[in-house]
Amino acid sequence: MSIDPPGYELPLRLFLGFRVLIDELHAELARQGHPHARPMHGFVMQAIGTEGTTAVELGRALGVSKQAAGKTIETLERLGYVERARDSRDTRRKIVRLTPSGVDMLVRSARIFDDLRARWAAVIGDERLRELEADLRKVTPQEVFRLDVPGWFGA
Amino acid sequence: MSIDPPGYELPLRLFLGFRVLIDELHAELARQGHPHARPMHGFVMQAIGTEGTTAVELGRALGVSKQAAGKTIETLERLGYVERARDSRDTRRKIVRLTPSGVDMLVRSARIFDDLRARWAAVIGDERLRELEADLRKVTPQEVFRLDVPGWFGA
DNA sequence: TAAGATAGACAACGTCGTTGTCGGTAATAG
DNA sequence: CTATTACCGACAACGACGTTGTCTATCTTA
Repeated sequence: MSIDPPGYELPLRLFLGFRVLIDELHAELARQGHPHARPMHGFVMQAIGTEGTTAVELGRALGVSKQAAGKTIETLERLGYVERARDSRDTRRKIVRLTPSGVDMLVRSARIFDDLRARWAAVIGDERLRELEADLRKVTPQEVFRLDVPGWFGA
Repeated sequence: MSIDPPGYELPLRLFLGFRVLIDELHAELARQGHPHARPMHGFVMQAIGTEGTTAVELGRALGVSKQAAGKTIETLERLGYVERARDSRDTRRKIVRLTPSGVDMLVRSARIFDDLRARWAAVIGDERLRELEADLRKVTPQEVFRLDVPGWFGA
C-alpha cells in the first residue's frame, strides 16, 4: 500500500504539465517563424475555424464577453493571423477569417503538439499516456473551449 | 492498436483538469468563509511559508519580478491574509508573514484538495490516479516552489 | 411602420504581469 | 573611515486580458 500524496499536488502537476507543453510549443513556434504567437492565440484561432466567425459568436464559443473577443481579434489582426470583412448580407456583422499565416501557425502547432506528445510517450510509455488521457477525459467537461484565464498562460 | 489522439488534446485536458479542481476549490472556499480568495493566492501564500519572506525573495521563488510579487502581497494584505513588518536587523526589508486568516485559508484549501482528489479516485480508481500523478511527476519539473512545508499545509 | 434585438465600437475600470527609476540602507573595497 | 557598489521597496507607465456599461447602426418582428 503506497501512501497517497497530498491533494494539492494534483492541480499543481496538471498545471505544470500544461505549462511545460505550452512553453515548449511556443519556443518551437518562435523557431519556426512565429515569434509573436502567444499561448491563447492558438486556442482562439482554433475556435475561429475555417468557416470564419464574428466577435459575438467567438465570445460565446469561448465563454467570454463579446468585447473581450473583439480585443483578441484586434490583436490577432495586428499580428496578421486573421482578417475582417463586412458581411454583405448583414452589414452589421464583420466576419473574421484566418489568413494563410494563421493557418500555417495552426498547422505547425498541431505538428509540434504531436511531437511533444511523442516525447511524453517515450518517457512514461504509450499505454500509460493513453490511460492518462482517458482518465482526464473522465474528470473534465466535454465542452472543450473555456478560456477565461488571466495570467496563467504566462509569457 | 488504438489510434493515438491528436497531440493538442493533452495540454487541453491538463488545463481543464486544473481548472476543474481550482474552480471547485474556490466555490467551496467561498462557502467556508473565504469568498475573496483567488486562484493564485493559495500558491503565493504557500510560497510565503511559515517563516515569512520578502517581496524580492517571493518574486524569485515564483519566477516573477519583485514588483509583481509586491503587488500580490499588497492584495493579500488588503484581504487580511498576510501582514508586513520591518526587519529590525535590515531596515530595508519588510518581512511578509501569514495571518491566522491566511493560515486558515491554506488549511481549508488542503482539506478541500484532499476531498477533490478522493472524488477523482472514485471516478477513475485509486491505482489509476496514483499512476497519473506518478507519470506527471516524470514529465514536469520537480520542486517548482517549496513544497517542503508539511506542518501547516498537510493534513 | 414602430418597437425590439443584435453587431460592433468605445470608454472606464480591475487584475496580473512587465521595465524603468529612485531614495534609502547595507555591505564592501580602498 | 569613507566611497562605491549592491540591494530593498516604492512609484510610474505600460501591455495583455478580462469585465460592465453605453452608444449607433442595422436587421427582425409584431
